[in-house]
Amino acid sequence: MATEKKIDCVILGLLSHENLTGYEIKKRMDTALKYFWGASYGSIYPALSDLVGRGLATKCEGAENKRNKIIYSITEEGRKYLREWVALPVEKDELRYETLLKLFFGKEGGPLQAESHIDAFQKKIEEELPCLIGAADTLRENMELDEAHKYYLLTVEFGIKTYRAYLEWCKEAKAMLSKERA
Amino acid sequence: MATEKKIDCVILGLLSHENLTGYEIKKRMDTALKYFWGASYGSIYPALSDLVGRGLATKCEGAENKRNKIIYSITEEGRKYLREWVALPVEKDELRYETLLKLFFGKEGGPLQAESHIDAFQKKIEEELPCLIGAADTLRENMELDEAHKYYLLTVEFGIKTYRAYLEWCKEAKAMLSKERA
DNA sequence: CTTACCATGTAAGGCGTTACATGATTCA
DNA sequence: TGAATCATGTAACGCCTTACATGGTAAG
Repeated sequence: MATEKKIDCVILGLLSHENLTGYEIKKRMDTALKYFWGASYGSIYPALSDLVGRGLATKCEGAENKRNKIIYSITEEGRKYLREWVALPVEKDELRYETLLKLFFGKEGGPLQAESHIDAFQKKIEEELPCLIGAADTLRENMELDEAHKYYLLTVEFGIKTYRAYLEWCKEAKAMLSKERA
Repeated sequence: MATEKKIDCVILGLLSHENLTGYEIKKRMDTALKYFWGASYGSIYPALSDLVGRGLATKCEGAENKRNKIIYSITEEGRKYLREWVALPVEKDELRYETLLKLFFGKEGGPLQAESHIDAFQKKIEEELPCLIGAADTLRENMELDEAHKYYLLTVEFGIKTYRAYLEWCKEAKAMLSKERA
C-alpha cells in the first residue's frame, strides 16, 4: 500500500458507484473527471486486467449483455483498497499549464502575442464554464438520489470557482498588457 | 517543429534570460516555476546535453568559474527555436489534483475525512499564498529593471487569483460538509 | 572537521500516450 | 449501405522520476 497507481484508484472509484465496461470508464474520464484526471485506453484496459488479477475487480460476464461487452464490478477487496487509499493523505496536486509557461517567457513574443494566448485560454474557459454550471444544477436537483452526488458537487464547485477566477485574471492581465502597449 | 519537448523549451526560456548551470536551472524550476512546471535532474541534464548537440545551447566554459561548473547559454538558433515555440498555440493545460480525486470518491470515507483533506489542502495554499504575494511585490518594485518582469508578474498574479479562489472554495466546501453532518 | 549545500550525471524502471488493429451495432 | 459510435485490446515508444554514484567547497 506504499505508492498506489492512481489509475487503479480512479477505476475502483468509478466501479464503486456502478458496474462499467472499459469503454464506459473512458467516457467517465472524458466527461466528469476530465477537469482533474484523464486517462487513455492504453492505460485503462491493462489496469482493468491487473485489477482482476489482484482480486480487486471482477468481470461479471452474465446477464443483459447482448454484445461481447465485458462489464467489470468491484470486489469487497477492491472496496477495502479504495477506502484505504481515500483515507491516505494527498501526495501531489499538480498543475501544468502550458499557457502560463508561454506567458512566463512572453517577452520573446511580445505583448500582442501574449494577449492572444490569454484570449485562447479565456475562450476555452468560457466554453467550459456553462457545462460545469449545468452539471452543478443537475447534481443539486438530484442530491437525495445518491449520497455520492454531494461529493461530486464539491469538485464541480471547485471548477466553477477557479474558472471564474481565471476569467477575472484574463480580463486584468489583458488590461495590463494593453496599457503597457499604449 | 511538430511536437516540442516541453523540457527543452523551459530550459531555453530560462537560458534566454541568463546563463545558468544545470543545478541553477533545477532551482528555478523549484521556485519560480514550481507552481506550473516541474522537472528533475534526470530530465534536465540529458536535455541540456541534447540541446548542445542540436546547437540550441552551448557550454560557455570560460571565465569566472572556479569550480568545475558547466554554465550554459542559449545560441541564436536556440533563441529562434524558443520564439517559434512561444508563438505556437497552446496544446495542453492540465490539472491533476489528487485532492479532487479523493474528494470525488469522498463517499467512501465520509464527510469528516473529506473535511480533513480539504483542511490539508487549505493549509498548503495558506502557506504558499504569502510567497506569491511577496514575489508579486518584488516584481512590481523592479518592473523597469527587466522587461521580462511584466510577464513573470502575470503568472504570479494568476497564482494569487486562483489561490484566493481555492481558499474561498475551502471555506464553502467545509461549511457544506459540516451542515450535512449536523 | 563535519555538515550543508553546490554540482553533475547515469541506470532502471514506471507510467502512460499514440497509433494501430479489429470488429459489432445502430441509425439515417 | 455507410457513417457514427460502441467496444476491446496491443505494441512501440517517449518521457520522466527515483535512486544511486560521486565529489567539491563554504561555513561554523
